[in-house]
Amino acid sequence: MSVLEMLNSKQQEAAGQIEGPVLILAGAGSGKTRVLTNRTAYMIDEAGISPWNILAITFTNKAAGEMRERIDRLVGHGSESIWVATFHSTCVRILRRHVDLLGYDSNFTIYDTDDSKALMKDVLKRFQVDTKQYPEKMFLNRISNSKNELLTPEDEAKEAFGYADEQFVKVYREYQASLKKNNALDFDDLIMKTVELFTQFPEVLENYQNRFLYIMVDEYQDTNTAQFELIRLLADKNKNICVVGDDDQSIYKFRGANIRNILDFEKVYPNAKVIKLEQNYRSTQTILDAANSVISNNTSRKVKSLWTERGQGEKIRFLYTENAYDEAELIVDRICRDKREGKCEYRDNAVLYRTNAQSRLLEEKCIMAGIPYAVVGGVNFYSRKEIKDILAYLKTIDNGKDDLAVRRIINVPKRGIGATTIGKLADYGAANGLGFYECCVKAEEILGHGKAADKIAEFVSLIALFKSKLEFISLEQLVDDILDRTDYEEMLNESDPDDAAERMDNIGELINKIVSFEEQYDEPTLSDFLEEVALVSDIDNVDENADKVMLMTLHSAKGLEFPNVYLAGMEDGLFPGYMSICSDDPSEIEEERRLCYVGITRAMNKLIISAARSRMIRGETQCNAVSRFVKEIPDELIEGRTPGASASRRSDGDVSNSKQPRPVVKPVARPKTVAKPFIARATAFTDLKKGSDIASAATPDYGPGDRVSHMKFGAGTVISVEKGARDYEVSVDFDTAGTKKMFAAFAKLKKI
DNA sequence: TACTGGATTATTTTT
DNA sequence: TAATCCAGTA
Repeated sequence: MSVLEMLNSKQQEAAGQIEGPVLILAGAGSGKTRVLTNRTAYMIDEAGISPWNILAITFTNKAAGEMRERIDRLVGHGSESIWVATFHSTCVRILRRHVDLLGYDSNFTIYDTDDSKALMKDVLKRFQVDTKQYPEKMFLNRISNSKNELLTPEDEAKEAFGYADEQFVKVYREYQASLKKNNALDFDDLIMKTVELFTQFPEVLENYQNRFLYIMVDEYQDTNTAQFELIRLLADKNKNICVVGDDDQSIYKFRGANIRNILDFEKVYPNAKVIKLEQNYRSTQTILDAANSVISNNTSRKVKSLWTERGQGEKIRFLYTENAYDEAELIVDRICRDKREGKCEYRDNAVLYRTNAQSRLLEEKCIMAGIPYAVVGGVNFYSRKEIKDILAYLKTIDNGKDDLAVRRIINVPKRGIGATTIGKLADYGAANGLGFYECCVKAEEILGHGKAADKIAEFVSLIALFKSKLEFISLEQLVDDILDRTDYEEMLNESDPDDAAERMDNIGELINKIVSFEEQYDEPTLSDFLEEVALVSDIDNVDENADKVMLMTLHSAKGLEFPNVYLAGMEDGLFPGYMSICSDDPSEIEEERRLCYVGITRAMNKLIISAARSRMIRGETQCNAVSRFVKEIPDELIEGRTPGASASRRSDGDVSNSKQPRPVVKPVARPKTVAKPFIARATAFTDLKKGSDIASAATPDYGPGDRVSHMKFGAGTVISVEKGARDYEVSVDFDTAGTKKMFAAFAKLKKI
């Protein structure tokens, strides 16, 4: 049987068209992954195309993994040589081979958002920019936008107008220079540098064009300009490009996604074959009608209308409660009831919300009701402090070239190495073109004899010890060793006993990942592990099989489906968000509406929409109107929408909440951040005022055994006086207050 | 050098 | 509310 026979006629058309440009407009739940996988199988098994010539690009590792698995099942052999990967890992693979052409070392590190932030902080400090007024986030956002649009600092310089723009260009340039010095690329660089590579070295591009004869891109509506260009270049020679997406599910504009990529596909490829998949295999007709009706309020979209053979199904249920506590309780109660009545398993339920902060109440109520749940997203696993610490150790051991990693752990757990010492080493490194770790190695030369240099030397030998062991022990043992020798657990216990256990659990989870990584590969190296880890996200790790209620944001829910979906917090100001309501750009509301469409279409059988009359947002209680999106659902599809919650339906069926007390959308005059001129005294480096500091640490006139008095602790006996990096550290055994350690300059001890 | 508390400030985030 | 950041203090 042909793999095409498993598809409906539209799907067949899409899967069977393998030559030339193809745009598949795949509505939610229309089986696009099925089309992509069967298409690939068809290419290999029936059209005789070599798997080696196929490239399939997705956005998440999870999607890539699923796709490969499904292709494997369809194709007997050879599927392993298909290149199925995310945009970012595709680019990493290419860059590892050719990045030297761009002046980077092939073992570059990948900076995540936190790393970028830390780096930006450094840059801004050097330029003496007031981060209160111009937070690093603002620069990073703007740089990210530039990179997504493939604009280099030089391109931006040409466009720059006015002081603020010039400052931005300066910061952008310096940020790039710092990245390069650290031999690091941030996420956006991965794409942009690959495009740069391809444009500057056509022979490299051609090499890949000859390999990737057939290209497929999933979630095409979420591509940004850089990704679009990457694909365009790769497909330029053969034009066998098939993109799949749904413009109605474009919800990442704020991250640079350009909805025009999908809307204008036919302009870029005039002979493109366009196929719409509108038959939905997921939801009931009621749910689809609601989704259709909400999304039809958007202009500029490719008109689609989802339909199903599944039948009408249940009406959508609207729940309106007094406050957010009641809302959470009501949702949890309903899930409990359904489960008790045997109507569902926990895993059949998902609660979706607009902001991560909303998960808290739901979690609390779940705990109270004793039902298992999993929160997806929020703080990314790999951005937890303890995980970052361990990874920083691993990065330092791996190559020590990542200054940020070294600086992160040089005093974690505390080893008495302070900001002054670190600053001196970093300054020396900057002045002499050395990496931070190299400076640590020659600390004594830089700092001179003393306690500070000794402490650094201790740290360096610790790292050296780990390095020397690296080739003899497994990564798992290495992490155990790190934990052991640094007394990491002890540090956690001391700093916060309450959550130490949870943090250790997380580290345990990291070790699990290491173990499974080591099992997966024949020769697992530390570098490979660090690379893999740099490119995974939270959603990649959701386990659908665990019997848990899923709590997540609407964004995280894209691509997933659940029998019962709860859309919580459907209030104007929360969803659509306050920012988009106030914006004078109507496309912002449209993006929120698409998000709503995504939410609705996650539901297979039952959709429950809820709102609260008042809720606490950022520490103050707000009363907001029911979301305008709820009102866009026709009456006949929804029940319980009249205000007054559980009361029976009102005669007029009006949705506009006449009873509601002041639908206050907070009239806070939060001024839009408009580019303002900078106030920066922009001299690159502050002069180092070394002399004065040392003078302040005068030798105390007391020594061990002397009696001294302290203004607060009274009389005591000096135990020891030690010279620190900056000041003398004095231990005193006070008669009444016990033993205290303090600094001579602060303690103002008087000899008696 | 290290800790604390007071001020500050908040969407969404596939990599 | 809650998390994070920095200045002041010992």
